[in-house]
Amino acid sequence: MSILKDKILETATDLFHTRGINSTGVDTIVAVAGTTKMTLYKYFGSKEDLILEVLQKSQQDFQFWLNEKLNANSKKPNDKIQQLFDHVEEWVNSPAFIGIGFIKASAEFPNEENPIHQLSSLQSREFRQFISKLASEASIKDADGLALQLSLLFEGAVQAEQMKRGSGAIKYAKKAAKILIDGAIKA
Amino acid sequence: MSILKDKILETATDLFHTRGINSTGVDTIVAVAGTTKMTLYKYFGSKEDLILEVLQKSQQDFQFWLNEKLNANSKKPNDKIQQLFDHVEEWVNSPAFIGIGFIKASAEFPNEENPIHQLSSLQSREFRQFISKLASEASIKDADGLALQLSLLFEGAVQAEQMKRGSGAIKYAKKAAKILIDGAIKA
DNA sequence: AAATTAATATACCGACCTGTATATATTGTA
DNA sequence: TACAATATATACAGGTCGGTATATTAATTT
Repeated sequence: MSILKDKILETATDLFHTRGINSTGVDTIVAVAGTTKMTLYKYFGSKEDLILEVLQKSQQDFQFWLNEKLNANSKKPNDKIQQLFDHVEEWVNSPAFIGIGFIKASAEFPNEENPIHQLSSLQSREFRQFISKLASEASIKDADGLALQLSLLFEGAVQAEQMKRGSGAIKYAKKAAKILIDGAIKA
Repeated sequence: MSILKDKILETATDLFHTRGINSTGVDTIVAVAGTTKMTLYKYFGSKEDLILEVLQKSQQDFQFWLNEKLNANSKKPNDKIQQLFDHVEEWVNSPAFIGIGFIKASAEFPNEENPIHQLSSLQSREFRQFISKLASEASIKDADGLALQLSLLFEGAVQAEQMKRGSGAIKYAKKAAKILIDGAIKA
C-alpha cells in the first residue's frame, strides 16, 4: 500500500474526529496531509469512499488491539469478559484515544439508506456480537442480552469521554459492567 | 410567539433529525416550512442561533414531559427512580420519538469552543444532575455515581434505538437499570 | 540521451451554502 | 381612498463544497 494513501487515511481519521466529518473538506485533508486532491482521488473514488475506509480501518485497529489485550492476559473465558472494561479503560485513557468512529458517523449520516450509516450500523452490530461471543464462552445464559447491556455502557461511556475527557464515565461504566456480569453469571 | 417561528423551529427539529444538522440547509428548512429565508432571519440571527434554539426547545420539552410523568405516577422518591426507565421506554417507543438532540449535536460539532457543542455538553450535564437528584432523594449514597451509570445506559439506548428502531436496546437498558438501582439502594 | 509513461501540481467547473439587498404585497390608520 | 408601516417574496453576492481537465514534473524504458 502506498505511503501517501496511508498518510491521507491517517489525516482524515484525525480531522474527522476533531472537526467532524461533514465539516472537513477534501481540500483541508490534502493540505494537512501534504498532498493534492489529484492524489486523493487516485486512491479513493470519492469522499464517501474515503470515509468508509477510515471507518473500516479505525474499527479494525480497535478490534485487533482489543483482541490482543484479551488474549495476552488470560485464555479463560470468565477472565476475558471480566477484564473487557479494564482494557477499554486503558484504551479510553490513552493519549491516542479519539473515540469510536461508527457512533459519530451514524449521527452525521442518519439516513438508513446511506452507505456510511449502513457500515456504522454493521460495525455496531459486529462489536455487540463480539461481546456476545465472549459472554457465551463464559457460559452466560442470556449472552446476547448481557452483550447488549455492556455495549450500551461502552458506547455511552465513550460518548461521554468524547464530550468531556476525564469525566469519570469509564470508571463508573466499569463498575456497572462488573455488577451486570456478576448478575448474569449467577443467573 | 409567532406561528411562523414555531413552524420553522418544528421543521428544523424534524429535518435535523432525519438528515443531520450540517446536511440541512436553511433553504430546505424554509421550503419545507412554507416560508422564506427573510422570515427565518427575522426570528433567528443565524443558522447557529436556530440550532441552539432547536436544541433548547427539544430538551425542554423532553424534560417537561418526563417530569410530568414522574410526578403523575407517584410522589415517593423510591418509586420515581425505579420508574424512570419505564417512562423513557414509553417515550422511545412513541411514534414522535426522534432521539436526543444533544447527543447528535455534540457529534456533529466536536470542537469544544463551539457554542453548539457547549450547549450540548451543558444539557448532558443537566440531565445527569436531574437523575442524581432523583437518586439522592431516594437516599442513595453514591447518587452521582448511579446517575452517571443510568445516563450512560440512557444515552447508549437512545443512540441504539436511533440506529435501528426496535433493537430491544431500551428493554435491556431497563433491566440493567433495575439491577444497578437495586444494588445502589442496598449499599 | 530520447521517448514513453506515470505522478504530481494548478486551475477551474457547477452546485450548494449562509446571509442580505432590493422589490413587492399586505396590513393598519386616518 | 391615500398613506405609512410591516411582512413577504425574489434575486443575488461571496465563499466553500466535491470532483475533474489540463499542464507540468519525475521516473522508467529503449
